[in-house]
Amino acid sequence: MARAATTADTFNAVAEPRRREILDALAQGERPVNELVTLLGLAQPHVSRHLRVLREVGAVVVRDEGRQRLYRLNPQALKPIHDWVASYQHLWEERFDLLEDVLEDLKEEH
Amino acid sequence: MARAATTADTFNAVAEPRRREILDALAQGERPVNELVTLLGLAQPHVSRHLRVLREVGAVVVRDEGRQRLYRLNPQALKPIHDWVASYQHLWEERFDLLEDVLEDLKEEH
DNA sequence: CCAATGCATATCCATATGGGTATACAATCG
DNA sequence: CGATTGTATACCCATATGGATATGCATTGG
Repeated sequence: MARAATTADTFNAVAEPRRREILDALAQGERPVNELVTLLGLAQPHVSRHLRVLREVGAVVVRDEGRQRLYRLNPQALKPIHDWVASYQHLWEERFDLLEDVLEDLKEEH
Repeated sequence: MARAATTADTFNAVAEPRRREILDALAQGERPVNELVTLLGLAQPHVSRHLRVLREVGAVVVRDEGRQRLYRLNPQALKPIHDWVASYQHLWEERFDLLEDVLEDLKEEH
């Protein structure tokens, strides 16, 4: 078995830096493919394929507008990732918690 | 060029579900490889290799204890992921913000 | 109606993957 | 010291990748 498909889930889709760039660009608002091509400095077919991956995991949605295709971000798709990392957040912030505890103890001693 | 190495960064390392399982297990505390093997139901060599990937991106640290190797989580490594998704959080929560605005407007009208 | 524009898809290629299995190495036990 | 336990590494394989490039298709403009 090879590595899981990039379209397997948002985690895989977003592991690719270019795709994160695309999402970052779309965070500003809806954009046609051509604009993303210019922004990323990638060949158009590549951008189209990255967009396809993002579409398949639901991270973006398309809308036809004449001969253009406008892509829009679907932020909800990122929520699972957020939920997962968020459960670790207290761990890397623990030091501050510990510091607070120490300060609390010091206060009580006086 | 093929897909980026899983050891390229934490995003890639964590795209693999088994590796997320490993991190989840380590969130409970330090564990020897064998324990992870049992927990994940994977072959030992696979677990060792997943651990290696996680080590290379700094998501875990090892400590030798006799003939065991105790792995420990390094939560800091997940911060970049958190920071990235967090910047999108307001977007999927926007609906609530909008709702609040509407409610605010209604209040002011009365 | 034909040309041009905007995208998507199809190939070709080198590469890294994750699973399977065998094996090497280190530490401990008797 | 030899056997056992706990891990890491070495291979073999099928698969999907991302980049490159060519091409197909639809919409619009002259």
